[in-house]
Amino acid sequence: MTLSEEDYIKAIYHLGKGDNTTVSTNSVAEMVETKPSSVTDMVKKLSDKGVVNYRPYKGVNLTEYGQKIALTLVRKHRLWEVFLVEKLGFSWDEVHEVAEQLEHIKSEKLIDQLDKHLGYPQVDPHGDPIPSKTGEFKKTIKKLLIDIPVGTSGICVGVKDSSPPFLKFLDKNKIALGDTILIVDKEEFDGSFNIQINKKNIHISNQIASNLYLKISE
Amino acid sequence: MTLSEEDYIKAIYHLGKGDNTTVSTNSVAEMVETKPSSVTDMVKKLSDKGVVNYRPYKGVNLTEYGQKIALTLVRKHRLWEVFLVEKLGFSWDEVHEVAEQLEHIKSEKLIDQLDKHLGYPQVDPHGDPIPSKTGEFKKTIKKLLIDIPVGTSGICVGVKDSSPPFLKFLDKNKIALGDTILIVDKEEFDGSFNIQINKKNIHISNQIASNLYLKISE
DNA sequence: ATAAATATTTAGACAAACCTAAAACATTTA
DNA sequence: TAAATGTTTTAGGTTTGTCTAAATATTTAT
Repeated sequence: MTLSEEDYIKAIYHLGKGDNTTVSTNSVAEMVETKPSSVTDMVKKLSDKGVVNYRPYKGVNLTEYGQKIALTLVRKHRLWEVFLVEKLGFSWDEVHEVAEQLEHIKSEKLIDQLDKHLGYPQVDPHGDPIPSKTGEFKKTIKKLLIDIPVGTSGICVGVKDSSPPFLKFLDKNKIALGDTILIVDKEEFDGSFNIQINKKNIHISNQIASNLYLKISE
Repeated sequence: MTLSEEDYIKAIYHLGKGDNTTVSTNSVAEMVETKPSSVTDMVKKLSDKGVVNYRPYKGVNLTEYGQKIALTLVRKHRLWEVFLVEKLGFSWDEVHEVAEQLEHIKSEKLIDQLDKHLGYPQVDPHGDPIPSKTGEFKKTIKKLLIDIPVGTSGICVGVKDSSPPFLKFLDKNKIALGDTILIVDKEEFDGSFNIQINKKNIHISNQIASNLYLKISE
């Protein structure tokens, strides 16, 4: 697969949600930042190669084979993201662009060894799951902390309230996007929570818990 | 710079030895595995961009600007080689192909952080020097162990005698290509050496020392 | 149901990087 | 020093991935 082909495959994969829905020419064009006519060309080529199912005017989705390729790309992308954050000290929001380039490197051994070097991580710094070598992975969902049962853990991926006081609170308590948070327990009386973050336990109010989004495995 | 352009720049750099000698169209063609006519095309383009000096029928070499680009590519290539060997357990001879891809990744931060992560290495697994961010590096030379003064260290890069008994000896003593060897001292009496390799001292005969090539910094 | 709006495809062109074959130049050899 | 040989360039063509403009299909709204 060429670099371009891989970009189209990834776009069709992501637009097709988890369920490989058929997607429109226009949406693909927007995602790969090109014109619809270019998408038509490419999609025909990918169809000839057995990577996508394409019906003119009706849309495209991935074949089994195409899905396998997409999952390999996603796996590579997310492993590199973990590497950049954990080993090279990149922050949460700097990794995408570089991972976008690294995911195209071709070497099975490289990815296997990288996976091992990183300790076989299950999720990337955005809380998204990393497919295994054979393409399996757990789906994840985004939930407010308040709706997550005690005992589960997730990755902090966003806030509902983005007012300065709230952000300042998070900063003071060293809660940052990308952090892993474990729900230790919930106080029935006032709806407050004990959570563990960076190996430290802290106590947060119901109010705070209602404004923090975590990503958890289903 | 595109991927192709970078490949040509590297070829012109390597063919020009250390001293940026003018090189022939044919030699570049051979190095980048293409036809001479393609080289002419590309070299004209690079000349327009101020990367090379080109005189038809006379050859090409790099401009100051071109040399800077070449050194950055060499730096990236060699840092990635160190990474592959030290962190991912690749062997000496597996790294080139992958590094050839990785060297094209564009991100200054990535290279800076990688350099730091690796502990600012001076040489790659083949004993070749890694240019600093500003393009400086020490020249290295290949010498028989027997000709190297006591106290210096180098990287094992080859053998003069490649007969099975000799290779078996190296294997038994865990001397492999890519290993760093320090010349601890030399016995005047029989011309034998004490060397340190992988933090262990071993004793080798004059005979052995005459057949091992090391790369050392000048 | 049909016209208008929108989405998609086709046709024809372009740039990058390559190729082959032929012409131009340079070097060697006789 | 002229012919032979080898190297380099030119001319013209190909492929990949892109584009614009025009044509066609589909969807939406009246």
